[in-house]
Amino acid sequence: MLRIQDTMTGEKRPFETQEKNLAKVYVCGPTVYDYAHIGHARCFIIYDVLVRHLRASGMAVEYVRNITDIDDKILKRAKEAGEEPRALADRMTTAFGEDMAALRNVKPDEEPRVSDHLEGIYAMVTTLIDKGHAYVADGDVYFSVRSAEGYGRLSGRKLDDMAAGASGRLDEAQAQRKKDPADFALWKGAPLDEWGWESPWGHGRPGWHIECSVMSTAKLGETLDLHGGGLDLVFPHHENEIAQSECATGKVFANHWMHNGFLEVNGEKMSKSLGNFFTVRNLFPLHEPESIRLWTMSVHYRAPLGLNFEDGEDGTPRFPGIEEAERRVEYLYSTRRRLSDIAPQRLVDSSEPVPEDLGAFPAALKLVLDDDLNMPKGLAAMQDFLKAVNELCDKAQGKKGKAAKAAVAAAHAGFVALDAELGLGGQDPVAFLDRVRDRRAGKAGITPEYVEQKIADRVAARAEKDFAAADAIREELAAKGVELHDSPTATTWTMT
RNA sequence: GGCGCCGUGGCCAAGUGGUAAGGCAGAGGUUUGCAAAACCUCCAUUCACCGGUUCGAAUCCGGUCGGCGCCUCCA
Repeated sequence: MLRIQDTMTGEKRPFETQEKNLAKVYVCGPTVYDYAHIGHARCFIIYDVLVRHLRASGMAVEYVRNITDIDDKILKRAKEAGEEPRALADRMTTAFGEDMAALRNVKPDEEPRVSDHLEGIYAMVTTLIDKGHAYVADGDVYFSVRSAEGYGRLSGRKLDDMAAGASGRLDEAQAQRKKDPADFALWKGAPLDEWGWESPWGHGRPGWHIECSVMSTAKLGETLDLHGGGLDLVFPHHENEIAQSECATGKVFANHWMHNGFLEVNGEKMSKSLGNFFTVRNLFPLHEPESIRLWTMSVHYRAPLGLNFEDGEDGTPRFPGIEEAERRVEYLYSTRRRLSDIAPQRLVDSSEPVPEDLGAFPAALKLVLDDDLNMPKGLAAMQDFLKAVNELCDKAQGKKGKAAKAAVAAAHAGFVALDAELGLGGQDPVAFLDRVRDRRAGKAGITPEYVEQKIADRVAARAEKDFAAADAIREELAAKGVELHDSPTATTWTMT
């Protein structure tokens, strides 16, 4: 049984769904005005693991993650680029999907876009006006926070304690139209020649929060089992969603609120003004997406994750944390490759019990994830598992080595569980390892042909027992970062 | 001003009352023609600091110092 920290109660509590064995999960997706950054990656990997884990535990999940494709930031960017807002949003939506797929996130069952839900927005805003929770002011529509009972309970704020405009972004003209400084826009009027839609209140665009209330209700119903997003969304976004939705429907909006911690770059929040902003597309040429994936799992999802970088000698940044993660992913794939390389004739029936760390891994992984998705502990469990697989392979590779069929089957089952729960290790091992090697070789200016030639030369030298020449080649290559591995059948290479 | 988070070995990090997981780096070993990989062993009497509660605290309480986030742009 999964237990998850609930932002509303501040406690870890069992994840209980309305319908048995069906979880309705809604996660706030991106506003598509730019490429997905590393913080998005972290966030959506976390919810991906949530969904994977629920499914691996035998639960059906309806996973909805919206695309916010109407927003002032999109308009601003599009203007700057001389592009139609819709075109920019479409481009970024496509890119976002590609990036999420590269990170091995499962595709949500639904990815609703705001631009497909204007009618629903009109309907909910109208309902709120009719019920006295919203008012029209000069082409805008505002939600009256004082009319919402319990406003502020998710974020633990009291309206009277909040300093209006504390963030220094107060819009004077807009403030004039509001009855209370904390009221927020459901609909924002816009000049007729500006990007917008014709609402019952005139030309304009929806306010920021209304789209999630409308789309989650449209796709999953009035009450969600779980609603998730980044910590920064607790206030005001989710607080306002609750107010809107509950005032409109009279039902509890979400039974469980989950929020992930932020990404910090060299100890500070990532932002463009600080020059520490990285999109995943910046990182993919440097590292395998799956390395980034594992890296994000090295810290508990609610804690801040630190991305540290330093400038490399060639001018491109280096990320020691992701480099370390990549070594671990390489270990994972080389272990998987070793397992599949065990020759069939070495497999034997055996009455020996399957080693504990092999057979118990899927259950151990499930157990740690059940406890508030403890992924760092999951990785520790993975480490024990991989070690056990390597021991199995060591035994199978020795002279007259054998491997028990049951143990090998358990190892394969472990890899299946690892991919199902964490989305790790599911790619083709050889292709993955070659890609990592060739990327590094390319960066070092080394071609595979060059290395293959040197290996051939060395094989010839070794055949003649000219070990001095063989060692000279090894050293020559090692100086360039090429590491040779001799096996009984062949010599392979990796890049350090 | 209000709300909240964090401080664990050289680095990253789990652990929220019962005597410090895991990873990286480092040292030694098995193995290897030599290597690498893999595996084994070692590597925090101690959890920012001070005081308190308790049979027992990294974990609870109070205080101090240090770092960070949110308060209608934000995953």
